[in-house]
Amino acid sequence: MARKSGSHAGITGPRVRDAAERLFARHGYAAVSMRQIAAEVGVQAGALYLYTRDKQSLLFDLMQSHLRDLMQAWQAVPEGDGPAARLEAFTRFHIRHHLARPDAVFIAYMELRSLEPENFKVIEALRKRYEDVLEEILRDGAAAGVFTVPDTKLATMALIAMLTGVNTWYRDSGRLSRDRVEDLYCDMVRRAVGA
Amino acid sequence: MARKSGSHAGITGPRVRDAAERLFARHGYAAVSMRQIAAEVGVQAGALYLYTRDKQSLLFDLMQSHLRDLMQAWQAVPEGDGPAARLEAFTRFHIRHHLARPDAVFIAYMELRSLEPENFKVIEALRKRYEDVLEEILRDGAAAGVFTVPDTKLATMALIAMLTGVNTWYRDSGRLSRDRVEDLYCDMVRRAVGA
DNA sequence: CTATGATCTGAACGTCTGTTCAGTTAATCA
DNA sequence: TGATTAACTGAACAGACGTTCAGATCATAG
Repeated sequence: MARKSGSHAGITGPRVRDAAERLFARHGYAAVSMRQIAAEVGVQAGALYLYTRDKQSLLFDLMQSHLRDLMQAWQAVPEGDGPAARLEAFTRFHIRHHLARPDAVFIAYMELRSLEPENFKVIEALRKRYEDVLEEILRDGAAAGVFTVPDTKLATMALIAMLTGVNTWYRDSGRLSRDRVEDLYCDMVRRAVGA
Repeated sequence: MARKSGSHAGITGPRVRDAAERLFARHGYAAVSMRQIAAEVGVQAGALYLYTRDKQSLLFDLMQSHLRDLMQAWQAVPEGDGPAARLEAFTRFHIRHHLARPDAVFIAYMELRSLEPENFKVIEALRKRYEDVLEEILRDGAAAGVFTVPDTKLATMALIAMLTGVNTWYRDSGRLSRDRVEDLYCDMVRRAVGA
């Protein structure tokens, strides 16, 4: 059979990643077959193996690059002045970044159990590093007497869960704009830490 | 082949549900086969069909009875006096109930996408009813001037996400007791709504 | 002691799975 | 023009999937 068009421009690799991300997020890793991903790209299943070693690597690479992007993007955010400003910056960054990449976020949170043990360790460590960012802000704020957090670790987990939850309900077609959502979460976070 | 013991006491049904709940929570619905569930129960795969119509019904029944239990258990909680007391009662109830049934909770939140459309509608409606409980408490509190919540719906989603998140990190072997966790979350929730 | 009915086995079904690979196609380079 | 190489197909592999069912097994009732 002839190919549809003559373009051999080499954009198939990214298209495989995009299709996998979309399908994994929608249906779950285990429920998506390599043939479904291939069909989404417009290619036969065998061709996928030019771009990935196997299905597991596809998942792992998606999660790893998502978490690396997340850390890198955070480090590009100008450091705030004092714990309160840094907490607000983190809150806004987290919501903005998560709303912009809902599929990648969904996968990173839901498909940990689909990772083989070795891969799991890598991803878990990256996740931990991101949570440490918030924990450090809270610890500094508590030490400075700016925040009231009886337990820093618990507060970290509680706030991360609250913020990440925005992805479960926010829709662009909804009632609130992204900026408004950011503002409202900032209010709640500030009050939750007693600042 | 002979059976292991002569007991025909009829406890296989519940054991199928338990095994399915455990395995679905651990590996995900799509990743678990009927043969794995059967092996966990100590039976051949065909025997499962004496207790469930098919795999999908197994998932649906687990989710439905979990959510029904949740609503029923909440209705058994004595109604608090005023919005602040009701919010504390809800917070404590939610955490206690969720920590007691981590597998069922995990499934109810993670496997919505594994439900066929018709089943999804039913489960989604039950979930909505539970969220409405919290939303009503917040609305009443805001109306009475006891809470400061600029947006009731957003606050509902934010608090539910925060509270449910406890299941992702809490371990019995950990640093904090369940009661202590309850207390700390209550503090954060109270402050988050400005009470 | 036989009959009944519930419980379960073991094999079978058609289909789908991830992955490999020899061969085809088309663009690129000398 | 001919050789090279990257991109891709289509078929094949062995095994797993959900589900069905005739027949075996066994506690109990009559």
